[in-house]
Formats: sequence, structure tokens, C-alpha cells
Amino acid sequence: MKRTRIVDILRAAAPGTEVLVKGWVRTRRDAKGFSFLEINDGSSITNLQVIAAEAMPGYDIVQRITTGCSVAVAGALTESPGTRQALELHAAEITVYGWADPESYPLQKKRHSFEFLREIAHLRPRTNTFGAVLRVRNALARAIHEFFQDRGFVYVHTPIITASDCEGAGEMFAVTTLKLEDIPRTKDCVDYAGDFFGRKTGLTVSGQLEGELLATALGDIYTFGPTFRAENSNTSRHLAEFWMVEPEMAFADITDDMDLAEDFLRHIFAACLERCADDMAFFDERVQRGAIETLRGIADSRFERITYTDAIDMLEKSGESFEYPVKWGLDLQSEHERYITEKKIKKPVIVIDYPREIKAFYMKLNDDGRTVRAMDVLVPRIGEIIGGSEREDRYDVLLDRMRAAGLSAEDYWWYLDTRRFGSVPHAGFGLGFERTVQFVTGMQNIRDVIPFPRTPGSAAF
RNA sequence: UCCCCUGUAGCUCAGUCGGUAGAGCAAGUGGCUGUUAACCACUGGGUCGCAAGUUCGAGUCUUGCCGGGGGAGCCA
Repeated sequence: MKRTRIVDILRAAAPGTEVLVKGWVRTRRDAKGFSFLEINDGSSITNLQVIAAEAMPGYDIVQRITTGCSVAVAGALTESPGTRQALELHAAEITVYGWADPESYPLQKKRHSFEFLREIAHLRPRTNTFGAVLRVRNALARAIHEFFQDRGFVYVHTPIITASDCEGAGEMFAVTTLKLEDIPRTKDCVDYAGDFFGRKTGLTVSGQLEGELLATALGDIYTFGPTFRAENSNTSRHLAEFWMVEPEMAFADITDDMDLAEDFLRHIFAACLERCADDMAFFDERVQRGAIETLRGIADSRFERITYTDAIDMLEKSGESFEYPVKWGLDLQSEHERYITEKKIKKPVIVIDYPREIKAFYMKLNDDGRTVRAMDVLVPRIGEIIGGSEREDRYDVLLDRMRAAGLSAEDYWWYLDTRRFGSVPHAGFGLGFERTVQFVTGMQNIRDVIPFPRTPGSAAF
């Protein structure tokens, strides 16, 4: 007999059906003449209640089952007299695959702090919260591919190991086969001639530049892959290894980019609400009150769009006292973004046309000469969830801006070639995947929305 | 990297004025029971993060180090 997933039983099974269920025991409670077992197989946040009667073969073994044991249960589904579940499984046979010594098994049938669970990241997927996080994460990943595939975007794979330091987006992790205890040197520099690639390389901080190369051939593309930043960032919103979604569209301007970002977020949020209803109900009840309402609101409404100049004006007239100064030319601080998106507009906001000095070299210069066609999508609680722009497609302007940024044109000859040969207007953005999972679930710390987080000083598991 | 908070039983925490260690949950045993964070009783469980200092005496005060958390910067 093939095993049935608990999610399918809860969704569709009728009383009287014979099933085989396999999973992990969450709790066991004894009653007179029988035992209740709560089984979870990861397919749903809801457990299946199993009734094991005293009369069944091997009941002495059943009574040794504790939280964390893995079991197979064969039996018939019946209507449950209890109020918390419609169906329950009356066991004819129970097999224990693996025991979990209750003296040493770290997960108890009680609430644990997220800090503690991080220390047992190998076991935390077996908890309600992390099971739900990982299913939501999966639903978002699926919706992301769906969204782009449905629109004819080509999923491309940009390199993980790279020699280019995109936009100086962050410190790179070095990739080398040189012996660290004996690094070859030329005067005061490391000599990479004998290294694996014969040059200095690192883990990518963004696939954008390569994405542009592919978009200026295939039209519309997207990447979805891991990204690495060796920044010493210790916050609830930063990881050293995180996943990023980066679409890039040829023949597109900043407005197309904003439209895409907005449709994209609305699509993945709606898909999540639809496909992870139980998990979302859990987050709404236990993690972040109002999570569902917030998401539904976003999925159903247009985002507010304002220029950086308007944003500065709004902040200056707010009457709020900010820790950091508000002045045209200075970047928006977390507190400023939070005021705009949480207090003033109370929904996602797209801010465009930032001063050129505070944005990356590849962003298209506006005709005013002082702002660029950048856009940041800000959401309540998280802040920046998407950063994007129309790209500078004019060779001379791009070259000037690269030089101003201190980048060597020789290193980026291949990037500049896209502007030398058949240059087109194009635009794209980057979405922080973990921040999106954070926003959707309401989880406070980004370390709790990725199975095995990498942060400064921590790479366990 | 900076600022603030914190580290006591397996987990979550309390511990007053410096006087030698407590609760709830978990675990073990027994009881009760269509239970559902089950319930009731009893039992076991501690290098108070590490090191030094002050003191007759330090979980408690001081310093350093290490770990964890929150905020900021950098960004996604």
C-alpha cells in the first residue's frame, strides 16, 4: 500500500477509507484502553490524530512511542467525535521506524524560543513554525517562476563565481585555491597568477550585469539564485548568503519596471494566500496578527508611487523628529522609509528618481542631470524589498559614470560592449527572497526564514 | 563596525540589601481520563557562560574575554 500524505487526507478523504500514513509523532496521550498519537508528515501544519486501541497487536510498543519518533500507521479513517478534527485514523498496525530518546531529544511538546531553535537548525524544520515557513517559502518560489514563465521571461543562470564586483554592492567572499598559510605575493599585492582562475575571484554579490548581457539578447529574462555578501552586517534583515530574484527587460523603461515589480509582488502574495491558507492562518494567529489582511490588501491594490524629491518634501513637512537629517541629496534612512510606508501611506510605496550621487553607476541619468531612474519598493516593517532601475544605455554617459565611481573600464569591457553594439533601453530589479518570506510570514528575524542561515561568525549546519 | 540589553536545571525564567539555588514546562514513576499545549501526585536534575579581582563570604559588585538578542550603518 502506498502512503497517503496527511494534507491529502485532510483535503479530500472520506470516512471508511483505508490509508497508510508515515510521519513523525508530535505527542502521545494515553486514555483508558487506547492511546492518541498526533502525526505530522510535513505536508501540512495540521496533524493527523491516530487512535491506537489496547487490543491492537504491538500495543506495548505503541506505549513506548514518544515525541519525535517516526512511524508508519495503517488503518481506517473514521469521523472523529472530538471537536478539533473532522477525521481520525484508527490504527490496525503501527510500525516504528526510528525512536527518539525523550531524555535527549531537544524538541519538546511546548513552545521554544526562536533563539534556541536556531541552535538546533537541523531539527527545527520539524516544528510547526518552521514547517510553515518552509512551505510558504516553497509556494513563493513556485509563484515566482510561474509569474515570469507565464509572461515569457527566460530563466537564465548567471555565474556564482565571478571576477566582477557588481556596483560594489558589498564585500565579496574570496574564491581561491591558493594555500592560505603561504600566499604568493608581488611586492604588496597577492599574486593571483598561480590561482585556479589566474585572477582574483569571489562569490557573486549580484547577477545583474550578466543578466543585462542576456536580456539584451533574449529580451526578457530572470535569475533566481544565491547571492553572497561578506559584509559585517548584524541585523534581523541581513544574511551573508541569501537568494535573489533579478528580472531584466529589454526595450523597457522605469515605468515598465515599476509595473512589473507591482504585478509581480501582487501575484506571489495572492498565490501564497491561496495555496498556503492553513500556514498563513497559523502566522496570522501566532506570529503576526493581521498578516493575512495586510497581504490581501496589497494583492488587491495599486502601490503608491512618489519621487525621491516628493518623499523628502513629505518628510520635511511631517513634523516628526528624526534621528538622521532629512535633506535633498542624502539617502533615506530606515526611520524615514518606515515613516513613509508605515505611518504616512500605510502600504507599499515605490520611490523613484533618486539623486545620482547615492545610487549605482549603471542607473540611467534623467534629463535634469541630477537624478537617476532608480526605484525602491518599500514595504511596512521590512523597508526595501526591491531595488531596481532603468539602466544607462548610452555608452558615453555610462563610461563617465563608471569612471566617477572609480571603476576601471577595462575590467568591464564586456558590459560596455552591450552599449557599443545594438544598445537598447532596458530595466530590471532585484528582490530579496528572504525579505519577501519575512514580509509574508511576519517572522521577525531573517535567520528564521532560511533553513540554514549564514551570518557573521555563524555557519553551522 | 557602533550603541544598548542579556547569559542561572533539557526549555522559559525568578533570585530582594552580598550569606551558599527556586518556579513553570519538559523528563522519570504512579494514578485518572475520547484526549487534543490533557489533567493530578511524587521523584531525579545545577562548574549560576569563562577567567580574574574586591570581600570573612559572590548567582548578586568590578574588569576582561566569549556567546545570544535588539537597534543603527551597509544593503536585498
